Amino acid sequence: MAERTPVKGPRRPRATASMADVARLAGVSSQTVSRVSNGYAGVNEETREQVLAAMKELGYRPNSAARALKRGEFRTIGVITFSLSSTGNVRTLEAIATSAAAEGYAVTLLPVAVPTQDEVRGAFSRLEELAVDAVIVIMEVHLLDAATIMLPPYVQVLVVDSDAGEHYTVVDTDQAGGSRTAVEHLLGLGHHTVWHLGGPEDSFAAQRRTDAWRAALAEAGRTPPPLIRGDWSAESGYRAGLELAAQQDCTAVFAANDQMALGLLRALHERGRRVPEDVSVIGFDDIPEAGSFLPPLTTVHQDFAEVGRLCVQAVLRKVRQDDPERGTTLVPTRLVIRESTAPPSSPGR
Amino acid sequence: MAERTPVKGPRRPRATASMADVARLAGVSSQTVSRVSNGYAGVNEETREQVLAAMKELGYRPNSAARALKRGEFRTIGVITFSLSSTGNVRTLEAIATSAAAEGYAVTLLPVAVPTQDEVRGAFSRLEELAVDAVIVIMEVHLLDAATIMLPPYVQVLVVDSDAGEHYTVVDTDQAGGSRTAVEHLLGLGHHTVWHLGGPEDSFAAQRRTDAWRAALAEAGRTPPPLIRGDWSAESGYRAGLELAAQQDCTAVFAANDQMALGLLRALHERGRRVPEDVSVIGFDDIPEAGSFLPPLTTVHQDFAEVGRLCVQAVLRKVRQDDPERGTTLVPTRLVIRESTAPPSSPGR
DNA sequence: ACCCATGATGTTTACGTAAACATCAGCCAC
DNA sequence: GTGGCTGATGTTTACGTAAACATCATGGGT
Repeated sequence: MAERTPVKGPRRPRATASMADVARLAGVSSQTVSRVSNGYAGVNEETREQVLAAMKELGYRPNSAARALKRGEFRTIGVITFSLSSTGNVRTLEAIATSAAAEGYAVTLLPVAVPTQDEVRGAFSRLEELAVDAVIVIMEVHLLDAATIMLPPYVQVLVVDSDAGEHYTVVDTDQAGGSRTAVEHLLGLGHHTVWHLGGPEDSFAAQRRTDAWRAALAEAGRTPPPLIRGDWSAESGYRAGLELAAQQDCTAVFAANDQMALGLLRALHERGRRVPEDVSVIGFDDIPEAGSFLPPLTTVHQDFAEVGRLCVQAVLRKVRQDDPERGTTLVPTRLVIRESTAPPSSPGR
Repeated sequence: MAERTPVKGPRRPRATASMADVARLAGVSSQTVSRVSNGYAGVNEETREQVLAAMKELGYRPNSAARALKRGEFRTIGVITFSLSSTGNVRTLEAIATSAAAEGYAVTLLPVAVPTQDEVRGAFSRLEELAVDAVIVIMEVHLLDAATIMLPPYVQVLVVDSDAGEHYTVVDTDQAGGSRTAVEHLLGLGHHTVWHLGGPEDSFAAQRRTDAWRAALAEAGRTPPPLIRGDWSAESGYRAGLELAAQQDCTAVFAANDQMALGLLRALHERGRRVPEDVSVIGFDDIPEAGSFLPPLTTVHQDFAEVGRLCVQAVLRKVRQDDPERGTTLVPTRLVIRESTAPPSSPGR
């Protein structure tokens, strides 16, 4: 009778060849296999070929767990994000993954469903057991401090979208510069002042865009109109737009992101205020769809790819050289002028 | 003189306590620490507390590499995506990550920059060395076959957006059902026929939406107008829209995604064709912004969260039970009726 | 002819964990 | 009281890799 395999036995054996198997087949020691596998010099060409042949025949793949254990590093970066709802986060994540791959690092995703203290703490505590050498946090960090305490000390942390430059290394888009550009563009067209449709209070990015808007107006000697707040969504932009449409003296609006600008455009259209003839609208992000809005949206272009690239560079510098550097790196923006901005029909001042 | 630390020594020692350290401090064997760490019963309450105290004092964290090596599994799922450009892929990915986390699995991201055979092959070969138990592929799979051959045999593969049901397990949105619903909605409003703005040729999702559109028209005894193709982008929708605006007999368009619908709306607006009075437009996906288009877009809602959840469930079933099942699971869609569709002003037929 | 540097390869060991097996005290049944 | 059973804990071992060290030819220099 044939030997039967256990029905509910523990785990079926990995059908994977190990170095020892390869070594046996090739008639060499497992150390020589290791040398070939890692591309060390000092292996006879003939021997190397034999080993390679044996690897191929057995379908040998190095076991990354054993490697990580031996090397003491995982070649993996963990990324914590508060959902992937915003285009910006996603594009940054994508750039991080791509850059990391180019450096031979993998990226492990740690989604935090709800941005509560508990949830963030939970993500970090899952992280503790996780196979990562470093962590990049893409989210507002005011919930972060309590959580990071729980991180193993060797894990490097890097943050996007934060004012935590003193405590962490931060890479981010130059929110202030971008906002200033937006405001100055509108003022330069002759608008008397610029209204602002801001993002949610708990976002540092939103906060900085709002601050810069105020500062740019103040510098030009204009009085900032009352701040209107949305939550990044197009829907909230629509609601805000209904308010703004009622303001007859409003000729220029700077929306803190493109989605809200989209909702804004819809509200203005519904209320019969033409863009850009009656009201100029400018956005932030330059999402791919922005050029297809009605009308095509003038907006501040963010270089997410660059942000992601810098994140990986910085965090790997930390991992590899134990670089203790703190501080903030800003990535410049670029104004993309389309058709939603124009001089006011009755110039201000 | 103080002993100096090596300057360019190999890697600085992990400042992490091991089980042995904890065991020493607690005055027990490391096996007992292991038992406590893994929550086994059969440890004296008093002993357990001592061990826990020692763990806390030393800041002990289990080493996941050693664990993975011992257990023979990584508790990690790899996800291969062809960029994160499309909303659908991103939302699916997010749901996968969330579901996986709930099951105690991590998700490792494997972006493929360009969908060439070489790139895909490259991603898979990186994957070979990677610490994953299973792989979920979110991309068109006609490039897949050659690549999967290189996968270690124990890695389970699951595919989204594919017609590869015979070879792989597939989870996907019911593209055909959704498209049929869209077409029937428009026909039901009284439109004589429905034009279609399809996605790129190399996308199976696009292909299926197009096929279902044709089938639904055929079933209703209508002749399908010539197919117009875009590439998913709003810009391509705009270009297609300019063409369609010239077709005076076109009163209803089914766009294969919301972004193209957005561009379409802009083109129709520019050419003075009112939506929905002159032309009804329906999209696919129900992206968050769809309700803020001009006019708000009627569209086919996809349940990405459910797709992601099912992916994780299915792939874990394979991992845990070696479930060899093949075949396709379809997730139903839901029609969201907004303002971009209405009966034709001069009813057809 | 001899020494030693050099290159090629083999042997030992350790990484941290957890399964398998071993030990040992206490206790109940007869 | 003795045998065996149970529960609590310790000891051994193996997972696959790669650094450190050991071995052993070969060959050039003197």
